[in-house]
Amino acid sequence: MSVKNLNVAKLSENFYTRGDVTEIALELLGKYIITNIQGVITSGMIVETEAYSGRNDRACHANNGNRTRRTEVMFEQGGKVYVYLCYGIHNLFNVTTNIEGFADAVLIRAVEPVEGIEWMLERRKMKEVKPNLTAGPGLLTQALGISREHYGESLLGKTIWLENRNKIINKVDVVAAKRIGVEYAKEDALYPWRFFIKNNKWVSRIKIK
DNA sequence: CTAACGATTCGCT
DNA sequence: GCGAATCGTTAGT
Repeated sequence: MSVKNLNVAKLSENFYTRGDVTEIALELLGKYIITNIQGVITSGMIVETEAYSGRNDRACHANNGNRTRRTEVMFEQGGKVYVYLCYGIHNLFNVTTNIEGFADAVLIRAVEPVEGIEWMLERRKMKEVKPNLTAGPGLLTQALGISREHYGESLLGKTIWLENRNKIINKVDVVAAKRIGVEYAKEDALYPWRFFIKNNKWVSRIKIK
């Protein structure tokens, strides 16, 4: 048995194929995302997520069977990478969940930098470590080197994956709030499906309107 | 083919 | 706090 890996486990298929996307979004807090982009390894601890349901959720791109080239991957079995371009500028990273035909996903909104911080600084063209390195959905993808090239890849592979490193997040330190920037979803925008770690400085700064 | 619109971020005030 | 940036996706002609 490898001692070094005793407390580290890549999240497996049965983590992603479960049916309760809000529960998964909550459980992803404190998990780690690791990328190996052409041999460059960077990682971060997830501190903010949002759940999107393929059924009865007008905020979800794949809502109620809206199957298009962009949303196709969400209809596959969970455990895949869904990256899309937002506002013509930013790549947003989601992990797909649920079984084939059920198009659920979790948007990763913020991570706390862990490994490869020098590479993250370079990718973000920054000189010092501060929250806008990775505290936002369009920022962490830059820092971790994730883009639409990775659309559809398996999270069980060797490029992008998640790990459980036995970090415990106490439920009392988690906040559930409504999701950001989805007002077009009408009443569905009010669901408390955004989860973040209370008082964590790596949670995204949200725009006040 | 055309046009409207983002699951956001940054710089300037 | 406010508005610009910027382009793929989508739905409609």
